[in-house]
Amino acid sequence: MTREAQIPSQSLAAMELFRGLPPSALESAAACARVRRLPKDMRLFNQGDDSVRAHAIIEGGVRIAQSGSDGAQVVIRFIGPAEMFGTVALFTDKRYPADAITLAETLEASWSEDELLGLMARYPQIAINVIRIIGKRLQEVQDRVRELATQRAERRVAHVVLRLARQAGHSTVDGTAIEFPLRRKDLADIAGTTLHTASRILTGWEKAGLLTSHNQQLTIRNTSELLRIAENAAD
Amino acid sequence: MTREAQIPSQSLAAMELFRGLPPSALESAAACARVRRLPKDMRLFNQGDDSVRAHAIIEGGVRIAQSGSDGAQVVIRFIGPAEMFGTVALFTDKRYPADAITLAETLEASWSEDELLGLMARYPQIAINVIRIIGKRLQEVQDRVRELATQRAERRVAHVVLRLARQAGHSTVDGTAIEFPLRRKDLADIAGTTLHTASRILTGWEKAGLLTSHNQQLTIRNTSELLRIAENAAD
DNA sequence: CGACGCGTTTGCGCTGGCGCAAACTGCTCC
DNA sequence: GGAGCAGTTTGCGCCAGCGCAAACGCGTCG
Repeated sequence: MTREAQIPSQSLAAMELFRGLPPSALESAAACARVRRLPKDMRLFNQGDDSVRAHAIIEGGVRIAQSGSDGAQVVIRFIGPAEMFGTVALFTDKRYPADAITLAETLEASWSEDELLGLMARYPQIAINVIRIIGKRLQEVQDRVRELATQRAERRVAHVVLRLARQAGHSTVDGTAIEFPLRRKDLADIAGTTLHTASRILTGWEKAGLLTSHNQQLTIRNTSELLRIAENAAD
Repeated sequence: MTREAQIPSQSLAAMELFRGLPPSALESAAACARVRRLPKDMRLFNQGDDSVRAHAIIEGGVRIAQSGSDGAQVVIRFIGPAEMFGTVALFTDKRYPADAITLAETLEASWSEDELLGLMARYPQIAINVIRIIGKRLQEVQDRVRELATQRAERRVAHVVLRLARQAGHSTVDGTAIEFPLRRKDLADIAGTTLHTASRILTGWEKAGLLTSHNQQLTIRNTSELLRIAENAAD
């Protein structure tokens, strides 16, 4: 496990974190990146850990989950290819605010604090990119707050499914398939409901032909109807 | 109204946005700031507006609220003295993601996009500060997501009240008073419940002597008991 | 191939708190 | 000082969805 891999300089170009940078910058970043191939279900870090590196996904994905002082847990988000994560901690209290666990076999790159700050000093655009990425996530999380506060469980689950499809969807003959394995529990934790309610809702949709679900593999067959459920203000 | 005011160079020093900067930087920032004194209940900007400046509060406060495509509304946060807001939009789609309305008479400073970017170019620490501030808010919003998803209304309201006390609390003989006027509706919108439920809970606490509430002015008398309500995992 | 275990489905009862509606309080402005 | 209004309190009925519990696939491993 966690064996080192070769540096994929140009796969960094796809990442929003390095957008707008000259090739030389990408090479510098690639040169000091630590790249690892990780097995499924591996914990990259735990909430409260204080080592802190900046991470990014090249292939595969991770689940970012947060738990409170009581045991309660929510999934903050899923990170897919070309997305960064764990970076905010560098600038606040140097402690990861959540757990990160691989959803499948994953290729991950990471940088130490010194390396990232060095890169940012040489290429200030990276700092701007971080602000943009974090800002976008802030808005997304705020949208989730509004949804949790004002919408019914079914609408929230619809939003979650559509958001995941947009983020990690993959077109197939049957419809839009979501790349990584998704348990009902994950869906529930991200939509802010219980495993049971999520299961009932999904089963309902499956019977109505809106989507299929087999072996933690979701495929959306009728996006527009799901959209209607997600957006319909009535009910 | 909205008359110009004198530049308060050293009041910028208290702001996290300008932390770690040399006095010359503060003077530059003060020099290009637009400072205005605003009446109560004035809208600084609306969700979707695309002018976009970076704002900060010197005295007073604003309520940042977001509404969805349906009419539903939540209060994102209250901004008090020395806090910045509306800055993220500069780096994303140049549109304010929410409304901002003054809670009381307020002294506000703001910078145009060019001015802020210019300051950031000369003093990169400002960019780092922005990342730290936004990162902290991201964590706070994520905490709210967890609370909304897993906790009962009473615990959430307790958290909100304590958070506000920490953010804008002011010690008096009677206890900790919250500076700006707080309607039950605001409390409800921030805690993700209804005006009615929030009212019932507050009235209950007032009867139990945990706090007093008069004329939208909250004073906390028994912080530790509120903390117990907020943290107690049971129930 | 049978047993174990993880994830899922489904039934049933209970309740927190939402929705509606009406009365009340205390400023503010004429 | 009294009319009007913004904000608040309170009663009552109802239902979404949580909690508990049990059964059911389906893949995995000895």
